Amino acid sequence: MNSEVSGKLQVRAERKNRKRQEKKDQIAGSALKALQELGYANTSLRDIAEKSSLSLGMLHYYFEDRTELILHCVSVYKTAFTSLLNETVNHAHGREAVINALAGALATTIVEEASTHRLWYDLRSQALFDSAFRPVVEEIEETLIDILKLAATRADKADEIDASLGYALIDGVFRYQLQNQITGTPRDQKALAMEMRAVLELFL
Amino acid sequence: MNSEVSGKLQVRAERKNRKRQEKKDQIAGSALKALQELGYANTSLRDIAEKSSLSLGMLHYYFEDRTELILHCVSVYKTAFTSLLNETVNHAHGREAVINALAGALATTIVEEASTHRLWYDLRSQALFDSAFRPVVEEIEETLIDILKLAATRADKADEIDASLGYALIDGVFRYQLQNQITGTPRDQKALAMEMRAVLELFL
DNA sequence: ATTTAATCTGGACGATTGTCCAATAAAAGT
DNA sequence: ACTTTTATTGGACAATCGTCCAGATTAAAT
Repeated sequence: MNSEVSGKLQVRAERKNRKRQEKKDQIAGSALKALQELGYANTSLRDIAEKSSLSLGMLHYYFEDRTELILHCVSVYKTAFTSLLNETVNHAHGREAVINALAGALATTIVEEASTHRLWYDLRSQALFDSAFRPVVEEIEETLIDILKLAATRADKADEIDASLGYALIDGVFRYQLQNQITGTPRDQKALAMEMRAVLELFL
Repeated sequence: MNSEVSGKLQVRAERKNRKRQEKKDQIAGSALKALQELGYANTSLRDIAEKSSLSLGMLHYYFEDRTELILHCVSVYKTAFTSLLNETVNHAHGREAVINALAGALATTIVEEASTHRLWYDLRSQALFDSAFRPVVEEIEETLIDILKLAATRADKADEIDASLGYALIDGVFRYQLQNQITGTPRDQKALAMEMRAVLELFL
């Protein structure tokens, strides 16, 4: 009986935590929109509260401080982006298909979610100064490197590849494309995909 | 005689401007040190003033506002870095030498001037949000692309290269190396140079 | 030597920041 | 129905921010 009671309490506590966690995710999702627009340096908690129709106190109720909130935002970004890439790679068979699918997905996300990615680059730069951001940045990059390894496997690549180096190269091009998309002359998805395909063929 | 007088005045005004310009450069050089440590988002004018032993009013006397000061800092960075690379490339003859010299110089500057470069990446990310930073970022990247073209020429590269794409790839690796140097396990100059050499051989 | 201009100081200013809390409303548990 | 816990509000708070300026100091010009 004692175990039944403690079991009830446990279930209750878990449900409470899950609810709270979902609310945190939802808030982070809203906050993401404000951060995407203004960037890390110029987004205050009031900006986030306004653009999310939340009170300032709410943010503090769910998040210890500004840093924790922003870190949670990065996690939300990570989940969405890496699972997109993972599915893309997992649904392609053979070298040609993997390269095309990956290049296509990267090009599409540049066109459609440009301002989400620019926030990623902003926060990744922050991590160079603030160690609080480093674990989450490292985790995301490790996941991306793993995806690249997976891509190599599914592309029937025989010998091992230097996935870290590959990530660095691809990221360089991805970022440059993103920058041109935002600050320069935007190109259509097809052109971006073609360029990315050429880069991917160096590795896969 | 009238022209003599106006000539004198002109000389005087020019000397004044030159002096002021030199002072601005000197201040920007000091400010660079503060910015390198704390990053764009977390460096206040007071931080800069303290670390440079300057009064707050001085900064305002020479620079309209915070943005102008920081932009001037980027210019100082640009001059130093691009002229280093330019000389490096210009003193090398033939493909092997150009690749070795460039890879070596990039690796050395990562080891020795890591925190200067991380500020560059910080401000370049800022440019994705704040258009005030875009012209100077664009100018620097154009210069770097030109240096890559020059390197191709001096490496006796027959056919034209896509220097923009090459820049993106090299930058990706350079940034990744820098990040590992700062937030991960630092490597020695030789290891960095070797990796960079492999990347450069893809293009030159 | 005197006037004019440039340089520099130290601090004031209003605005904005992150953080926190007392009070209220809503939900959950009994 | 009542109590307890959770959620939410709106604003207070001290700290910090960029900007600006009156006045002192120094250099330049006459």
